[in-house]
Amino acid sequence: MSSDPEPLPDARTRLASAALDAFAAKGFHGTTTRDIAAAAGMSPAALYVHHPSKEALLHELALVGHAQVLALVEEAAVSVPESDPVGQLARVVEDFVRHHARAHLGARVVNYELSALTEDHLAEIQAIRHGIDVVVRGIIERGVAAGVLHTPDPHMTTLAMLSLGIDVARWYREEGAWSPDDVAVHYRGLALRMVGAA
Amino acid sequence: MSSDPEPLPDARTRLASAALDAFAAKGFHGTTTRDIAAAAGMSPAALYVHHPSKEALLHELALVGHAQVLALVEEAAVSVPESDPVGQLARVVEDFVRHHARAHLGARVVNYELSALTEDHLAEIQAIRHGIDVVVRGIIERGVAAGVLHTPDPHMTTLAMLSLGIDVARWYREEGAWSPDDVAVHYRGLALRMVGAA
DNA sequence: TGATTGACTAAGCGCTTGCTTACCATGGCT
DNA sequence: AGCCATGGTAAGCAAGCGCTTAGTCAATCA
Repeated sequence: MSSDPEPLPDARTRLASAALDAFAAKGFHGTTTRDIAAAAGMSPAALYVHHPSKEALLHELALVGHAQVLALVEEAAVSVPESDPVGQLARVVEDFVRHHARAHLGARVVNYELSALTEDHLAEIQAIRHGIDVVVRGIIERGVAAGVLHTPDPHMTTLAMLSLGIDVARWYREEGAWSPDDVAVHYRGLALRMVGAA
Repeated sequence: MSSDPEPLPDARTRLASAALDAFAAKGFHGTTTRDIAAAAGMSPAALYVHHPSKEALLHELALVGHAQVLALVEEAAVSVPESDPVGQLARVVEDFVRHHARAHLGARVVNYELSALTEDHLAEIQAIRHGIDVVVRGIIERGVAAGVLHTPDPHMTTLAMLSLGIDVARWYREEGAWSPDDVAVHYRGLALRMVGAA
């Protein structure tokens, strides 16, 4: 008897990461259960020992991925005092962008395959996305109120800032010249200038 | 006998726009030839009278869509004198963003379904994308040389600027509070501040 | 007028899909 | 020893896939 209430055996993880790679490369509908099973070194039927359906696998990936990003954003925000919105924003953007470069395959699935989810599962994910938006918008709005950030529309600027980070997952390549840190640092500068805080 | 060397009958256009809507909503692999034909009001076989394959349909949409964007960017660039890189950049970003909001369904297909193309067709599209990048990077590099734009890495900044516009196609909704013009104008401001030109 | 052409459809072919069934091997518990 | 839970497989089912075939029909042309 393990102390883990929900044991995550190796095969389950292997299936999930095989699915992540395949979904990122060919999309949810372009990936077959046979692709996933083969990449995890199992027969197609083994997938159903661990996950009830292909969609459930996507849902789990999306849920974990979004939860990670929300946690990352919240941690970045509280790691800098609330009295320093510029510092908070710098930290959030840097960490957000670094994550989307470093984990670009996962981030791709998480951001571009949502339309394959069931209505219920999609709604669950949207709620987490809203949470991320709230944290970032809060920082920007407090910065504007304090006179250290400047934008005519904090709502749209928040969207643009997150958008900039998310899209890194689309274009980032490991073989390229830039490390995740390179991109994160550069984007932090862009973001700060966008709100007149550089 | 028409003067048109290649007559584009109505049905062909209807199929293309039905495909565009379907690909944008459910992705290339999530869309069936029966979906497309039904939306165009025809039998599945009629699709093959006008297009040799489902992939060829995607290729045509991608080609036309990319050509439009390249033309739009080039026209925006030459509509402002070369001696004014700030004005050129403002105009390019504004037009680029407006297009990605206004034609967000088409832009979605054009940017997010490329992996479903054959190798040859993809290479053709990448060449056009490179052309777009060259125009925008040229403006930024000349602006930096002239001392009116500022960025430590014109290459990455160009990428970020295009990325910002492209991602509009992912999140833009007609039902939202913002018109394509609203987004275009706001993003123009963000872009100029990103390169210290506001 | 009769032949030809071009757009279209009903039917369906061969294959692949997501998922299920029936079964098997192993290892820990009583 | 006997049992059964766990995690796996081989085989295959029903449905759906991209695409083809064979043929219809209206407009065009010699």
